[in-house]
Amino acid sequence: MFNIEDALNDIKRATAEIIDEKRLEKLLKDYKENGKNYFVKVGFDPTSPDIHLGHTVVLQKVALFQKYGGIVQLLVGDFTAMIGDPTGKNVMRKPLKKEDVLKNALTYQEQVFKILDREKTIVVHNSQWLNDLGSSGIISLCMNQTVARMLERDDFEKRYKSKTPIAISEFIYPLLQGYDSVHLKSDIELGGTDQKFNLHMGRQLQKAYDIGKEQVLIMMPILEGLDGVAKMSKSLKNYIGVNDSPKDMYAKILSISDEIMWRYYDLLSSLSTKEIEELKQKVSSGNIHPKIAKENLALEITTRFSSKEEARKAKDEFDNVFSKNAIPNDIKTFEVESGSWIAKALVDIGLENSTSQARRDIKQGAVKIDSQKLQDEQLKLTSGEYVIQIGKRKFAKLKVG
RNA sequence: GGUGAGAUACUCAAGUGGCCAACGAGGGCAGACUGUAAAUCUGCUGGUUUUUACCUUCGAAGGUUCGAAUCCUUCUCUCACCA
Repeated sequence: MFNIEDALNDIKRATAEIIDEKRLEKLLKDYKENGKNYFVKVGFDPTSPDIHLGHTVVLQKVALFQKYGGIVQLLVGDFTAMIGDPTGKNVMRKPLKKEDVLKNALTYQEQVFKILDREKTIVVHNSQWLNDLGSSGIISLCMNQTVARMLERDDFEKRYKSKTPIAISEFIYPLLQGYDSVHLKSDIELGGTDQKFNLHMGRQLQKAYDIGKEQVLIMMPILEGLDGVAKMSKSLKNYIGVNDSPKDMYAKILSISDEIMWRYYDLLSSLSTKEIEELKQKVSSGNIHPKIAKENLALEITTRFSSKEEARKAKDEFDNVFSKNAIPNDIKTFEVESGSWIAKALVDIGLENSTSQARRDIKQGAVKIDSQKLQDEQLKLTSGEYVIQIGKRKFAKLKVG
């Protein structure tokens, strides 16, 4: 059996905020002593089909609860997605089509179960009960909150002050999300810090509807991207997608800075807090090279989203290419005509964007043919097979014939 | 609705008739050094094999001029103050 104190430490690690720690402790105790399970709710809006590591921070924490008696309620917001959560964006969001929402939801689940234990998870769709709520149900739900309270929400306040339109339906969104917690009788709900307002709503509504419990709220911070500064996001291109190839994923993780590595450990690793502390100490005392620590992290995460063998393979490949300066095994082959101008050929096979760029790279010595630096930017290719390399990571095999 | 300010490359931001493919900073890419870390130094950062040249670009469309990012006209959008 587990030790409550250790469990609490692991749960609290890297959280941004926990509301009602006392109840949290009680839930754990109740499980340990009486084997009583409890519900952990995590919701997602199936608005975009694929997720990156930033999204998995919350899931990682949710998965931890499954070790300690938590039954996860994986809530697919198929109903609420059609309204659109106003979070972050200062414009009214376009509602999504039903088919897209369902399709996205399926993709999500596939990815989510790489982290969560399927046996201890219940998947629910909120259209199941929200569809039946009806007008009177919605109105009585609305009676629980005031406009002033709604405007406390940072995002709404800003928009109201700046006179950016707020649709009434957007007010309803948090209410519905909160109502989900009433219906599901959740004991704990997790979400990002940006969900603070919505999470609170669930707690308040549970009280208002008198279901006999108020959920514990756990908010997780937003994960920084590869640059270590801005939050991980697709549009900034600093993300690691859970569907990235093992090779890419491994390489991307290894490229993060040493500092941010610990952040990733805290937020993404399945290691216990104790183990991470030990590792930190060994690194700072010089017993373990920081690169080894980073390799282990990269292996752990890559394994999670593919398999042990594939992660291993990614590492070997990486070591080969970058530590020993070898050529990767699985590079693509392209065919070009004999006599082609090198710069043009590089553009044709997609290694460069323009011949101007290719010429610049050649001039700077970034282009290698068969591991030899290319000097002559006017080079015409003669028949044969060559391995072309640009910079450290772009490779191609060229068949000239 | 009224008045004023503005729109320049990935972002910020100089440039107010020719020296402008457009200063500078950030970011990005590449080279050296390394652990594809950080820090540092260096180069590049519109396109085209006419490469000390040519072509396209400074919100959009017209115009003035030998010549326009720069001047004029109209339009579109953004911001600030007032109502």
